[in-house]
Amino acid sequence: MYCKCLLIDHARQVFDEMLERDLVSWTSMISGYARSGDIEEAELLFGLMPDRDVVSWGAMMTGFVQNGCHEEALLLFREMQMGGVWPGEVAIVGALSSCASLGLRSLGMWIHGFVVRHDIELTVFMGTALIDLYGKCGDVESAYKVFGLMKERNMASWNSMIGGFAMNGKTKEALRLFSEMEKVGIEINSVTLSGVLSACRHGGLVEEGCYYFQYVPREYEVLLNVDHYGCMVDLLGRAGHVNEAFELINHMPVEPNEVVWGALLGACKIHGNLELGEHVLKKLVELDPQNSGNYVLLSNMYAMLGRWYDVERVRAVMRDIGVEKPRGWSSIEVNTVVHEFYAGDWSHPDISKVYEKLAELHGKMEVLGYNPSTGLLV
DNA sequence: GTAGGGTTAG
Repeated sequence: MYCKCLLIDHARQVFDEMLERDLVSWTSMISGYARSGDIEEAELLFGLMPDRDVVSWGAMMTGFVQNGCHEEALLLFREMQMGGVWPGEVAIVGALSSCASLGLRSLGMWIHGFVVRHDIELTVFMGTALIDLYGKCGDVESAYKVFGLMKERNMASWNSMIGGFAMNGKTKEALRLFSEMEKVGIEINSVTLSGVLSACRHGGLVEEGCYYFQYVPREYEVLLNVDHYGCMVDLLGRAGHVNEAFELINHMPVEPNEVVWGALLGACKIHGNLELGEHVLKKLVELDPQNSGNYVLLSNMYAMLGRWYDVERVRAVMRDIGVEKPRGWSSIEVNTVVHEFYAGDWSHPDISKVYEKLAELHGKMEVLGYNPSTGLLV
């Protein structure tokens, strides 16, 4: 990143000293800033450039999309439309990608209609963007229709289709498509594996998930990343293999992130594993000290175990670090009530009684729910 | 002879 910034600064120097700046140099700068994450500077230059063509509009669109500025991307697309600028394929692909990210199925469908009305060829990029759009918007039938219509498909098209099936609960279809991908001889990468594991997770297929988790990296030289591990931890944990999930984290070659620990925490909640839950929450607090939610959960857990000294300790840490409490009624506040209510009583409180008392005090329970089978406040 | 823009996981 640091290196990238130096390079773009140097390019800017050269650009500023140039006597003749043509479309290509303007567009290169815009794209360079966008790629280095400085979307404001990219936008500024786009506003300043004297002429624009289909490539510079496309570069600006892509810049917005790749920096997660989807509303801005769609506004730019609208601007093109209003200004009578013919959208090139790149701008269309960008607009579709933004629709997918925002879940705007109808706008995406309008753009699809535009493509069809104007006989614009369904290229690999456009087809893939449409598959992604329909998949993310829950219309997996349309996604598969587009997949079938494409004359040419690449790895991304197959990956999008597998991902679309996976996220819509079509586990078998996702796995079938993966086998077909293997049979046809399309290259398989880490995104493919993410789709396959996500399908297994959605369908609760523990054995199959474990199989692909081992088979795909061995067979195709795919490197396992933290997302793959997160998926497996979730899959194992939900199915009740909480200790196996923990073991997997302990043997990760990469540092587990908050997604991985979060998946294990979810499993601890579902299966009532308090000891491990405490350990996981400590890790989460370490990883993300500003996230109040983790403190709240940790405090909750201590409160449930009657460890009031620890409840107080967590609150003190929150005060010291200056963690902002979420708006409204936090579980920390609830715990204060619990604490006061049970002050001096060192026996484990009957949590359902506490729940009743709180409901009485506050009229309603906004934040907490009580799961009698695990004894957890959620 | 040509230059600058692209889709997929989470």
